[in-house]
Amino acid sequence: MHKIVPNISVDCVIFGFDFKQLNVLLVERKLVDEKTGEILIDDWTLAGYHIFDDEDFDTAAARILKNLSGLDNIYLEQFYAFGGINRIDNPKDKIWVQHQHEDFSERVVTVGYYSLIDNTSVTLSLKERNVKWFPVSNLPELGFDHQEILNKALEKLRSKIRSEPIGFELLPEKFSITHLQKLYESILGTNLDRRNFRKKVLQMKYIIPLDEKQTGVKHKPAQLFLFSKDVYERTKRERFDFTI
Amino acid sequence: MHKIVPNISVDCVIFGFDFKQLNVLLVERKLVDEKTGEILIDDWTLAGYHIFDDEDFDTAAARILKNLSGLDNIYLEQFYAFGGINRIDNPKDKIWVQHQHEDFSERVVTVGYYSLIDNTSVTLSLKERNVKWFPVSNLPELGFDHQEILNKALEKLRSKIRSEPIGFELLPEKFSITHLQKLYESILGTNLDRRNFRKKVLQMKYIIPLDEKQTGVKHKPAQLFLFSKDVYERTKRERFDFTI
DNA sequence: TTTACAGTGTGTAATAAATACACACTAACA
DNA sequence: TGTTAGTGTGTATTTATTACACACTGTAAA
Repeated sequence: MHKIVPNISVDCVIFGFDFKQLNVLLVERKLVDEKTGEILIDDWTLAGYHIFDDEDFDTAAARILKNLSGLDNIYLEQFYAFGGINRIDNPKDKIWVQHQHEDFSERVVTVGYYSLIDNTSVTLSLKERNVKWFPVSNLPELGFDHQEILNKALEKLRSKIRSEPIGFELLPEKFSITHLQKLYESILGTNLDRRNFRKKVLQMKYIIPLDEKQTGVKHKPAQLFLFSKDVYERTKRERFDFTI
Repeated sequence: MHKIVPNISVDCVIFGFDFKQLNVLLVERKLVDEKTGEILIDDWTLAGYHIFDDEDFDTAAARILKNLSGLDNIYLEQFYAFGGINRIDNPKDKIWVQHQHEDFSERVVTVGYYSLIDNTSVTLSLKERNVKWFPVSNLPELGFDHQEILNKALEKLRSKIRSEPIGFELLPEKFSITHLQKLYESILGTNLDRRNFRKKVLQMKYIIPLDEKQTGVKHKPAQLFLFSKDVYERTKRERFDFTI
């Protein structure tokens, strides 16, 4: 059986995109006093858990993601480790940890991962805990230091997406240029010119036009495209700049 | 007294620049069998140590750096955490850990920091261990997984220096444009055109020309410049791109 | 005092990329 | 058949990037 490493955990910032905004998947942390019925805690946290003694960080992150979403083979990127000595000093956090029958005398450090998934194609396998997507622009109260972790994840994602083609992980396999543009706009928090964006994107050889159009929309359907990781890998040596 | 956290450490990749190449500070790991005189281990490692239970990662990294170099207030950036389950599985590593009277039954995870210092102005406070600068292009054999850690540090440094003005941390306060160019060339592994580099750099308002020249050189002395973090912070909102 | 040396400092033309901007088209639906 | 919502397209201007060669200056050695 796996043995838990008591002072090391992994937390996953799970980003999703629904063609409108960037979202984060959060887990509800609710605790009601059994006698009085008083609500002791009611807030949200990132998905996270201790690592096992026989797994490395990447494996732990993949496990946590799989447990929550049922998904395998998802883009995961380690972005920062958090080791503040007062990480769980908040009274609510102490109550929660105690209730989980865990030891909070020792500081727990956590390694942060963000993952990118297309949240239009995911049905959450809700288990005993309540799990929900929230737009990053409108988050609920977060437990532990998870707001700080989320902020850092966003910062790193913003920086990474400017120089590497990871945005496609948030889109379905076939997407329109407008989808891609919306994605960049919501991650970077900017507005981009549609014609200039198209011009830039269409000269990237690894964004491959399909003979296929959107369906189910009540307006002129857009042409669909594919991202070819393969072509990207082959051509990136020549020159790469994803600055937008 | 500080209590050591047995399964968590911090390793520092200390980069320095001597106007010619990028260097890394390494610590010799030498162990001789007292009876036979046989050399059991003779290689090099990064500077690293366990964290204490009352310090966070940043503090631990600063402490390690201070112990080794005597320097305070040095640029330090956390770049990655390493948690492979076989991190110290190599026989040499086991012998070493055992000799240090530490426990190697448990996996030790480490948080990597890189620091940037001007190695022309540092005299190393050699203590009981041998400490030496090595050019990154010509490294000795490294213990543990420190080659992997160093590679990652370099990769992150290369990426970061393209978008943030951290290179100045590796130069003395007053530097010439050629120094700056050599620095970029040795970190990025490229050759840059001197005239174009000057043109680009001189239009950055936060690189401030001084009424001062190099001394002690046997050729025409170059004009010296200053990096103003202040001006940079004030103007970066307007536009920033350090791509070279 | 002259010369060799090593590295500094400078300009321009050509190409490529970024920006700003407006209108006609198409499918779906009422 | 008209309305709606979003698609698809081109050009001129400005800005950045690239490629490239020669005269100058201070030091040191002859």
